[in-house]
Amino acid sequence: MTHVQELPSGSGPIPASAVEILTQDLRRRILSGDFRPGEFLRDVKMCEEHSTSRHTFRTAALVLVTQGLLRQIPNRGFMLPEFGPDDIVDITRLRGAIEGEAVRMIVLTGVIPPAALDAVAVMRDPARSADRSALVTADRDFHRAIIAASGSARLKRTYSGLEGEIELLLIQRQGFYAAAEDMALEHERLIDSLKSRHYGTARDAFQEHWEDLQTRLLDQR
Amino acid sequence: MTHVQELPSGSGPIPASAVEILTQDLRRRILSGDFRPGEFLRDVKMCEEHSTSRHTFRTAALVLVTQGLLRQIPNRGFMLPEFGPDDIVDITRLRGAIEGEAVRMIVLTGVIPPAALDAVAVMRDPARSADRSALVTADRDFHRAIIAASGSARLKRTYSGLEGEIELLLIQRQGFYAAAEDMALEHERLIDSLKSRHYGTARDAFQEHWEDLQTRLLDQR
DNA sequence: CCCACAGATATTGTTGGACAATAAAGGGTC
DNA sequence: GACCCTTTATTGTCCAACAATATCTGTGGG
Repeated sequence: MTHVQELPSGSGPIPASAVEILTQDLRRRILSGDFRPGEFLRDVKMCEEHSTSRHTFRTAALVLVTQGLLRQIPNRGFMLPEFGPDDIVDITRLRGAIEGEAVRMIVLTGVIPPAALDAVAVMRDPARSADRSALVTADRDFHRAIIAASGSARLKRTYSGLEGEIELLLIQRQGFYAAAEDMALEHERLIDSLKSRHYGTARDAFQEHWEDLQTRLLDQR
Repeated sequence: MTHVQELPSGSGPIPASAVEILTQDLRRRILSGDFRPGEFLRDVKMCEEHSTSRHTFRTAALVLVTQGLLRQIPNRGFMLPEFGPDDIVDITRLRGAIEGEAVRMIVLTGVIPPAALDAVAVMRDPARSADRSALVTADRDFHRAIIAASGSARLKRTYSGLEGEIELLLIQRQGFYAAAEDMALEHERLIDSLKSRHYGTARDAFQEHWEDLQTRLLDQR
């Protein structure tokens, strides 16, 4: 079983490199709560579990460090970050800057991204919104669609890094939404604010949305 | 000369890892125009010139990829990016979002970062502003100070990534400022706008500043 | 002439094994 | 219990190797 690298037969559109694959895998594991905050990712263990060499693990981990999903402690290894109140307001601030710019573009062009509407539909549908993880996914898809609609590669790149941190935060502090219905309602309000095609209105609505999430996260524990 | 790793005796406050050192070195080389746009960084050559192993080079290069200073072409290696008009407006857009948020914080607190004033002083001083590279540095320091004043770790992190791309752009398209005096004048205007402690005023001033730079860059060639 | 196609050559991406340096864990003494 | 020494584990780095892919070269046909 040496050097045998199975290609993703019919699934993957991109035959990505081993480092990219591992980066994605680790990302998934981290965001699914496989590790506790403050836990170290021992590389021998990781290499066994993902059957890669220590070098590839190390490289992938470093990429995740640049995205804020891991922290490197010199001579101690790679650790899952623990978020404090400062991190929460900091993340909210950057998020506001990024998503605010995307909102500005959407208002300018007047095109509401269909994927955002789809995400709201999921929140509205009791059958699909029963699963909590489906809600998290829907929320992620909504905001990702907003960013994508900006048409800016760098905005997207920056947000995708931040997105990881946001999700990790939501994982570490669960129960951020009382009910699926509230979530749907709030996001419908955001859509409406975009339809107004008035930047001030939209910006205020989104601002309130972020700050709501922030206070909810801060109130927890 | 194997495994001998000279520690920075009295200079470095942080005995950084080899990857960090190499990342910084490569960054410097890239930003000093050592490589042409589109040029590939062959790893054997790089390893010789920096006397490191191929792994460390590869890891460092990948970090630079995440910062937009290099691009990885599968099975071709790491290439210096070539910026087109799209990239210029895209960079300007993200920059506006990031720096705009920092400006908002500064206006809120009312504290003008001293480092920004220092940078303007350099532009004003004919002796120091004679050297073109000193001007570039002063401009970088000015805007870096603005970001730092926001007090947000993530804003800083994001901007430092973007900063590299901006500098590289300035390297690839030189002569963006007609004279040092114009530069000083424009930045003094920015300082004044901050002193007004009115977000709309400051935001407009900065917005104009970025857009000026954008059009100057776009007009070139 | 130049296009295509074969082999030779170079370069990348990944792996395994090795080792120094540092941190963490025992273990004994006072 | 606090301190020092030894042992162990883990990290960070290097070297050497190899498969896969890309590039170069030369040769023959149209």
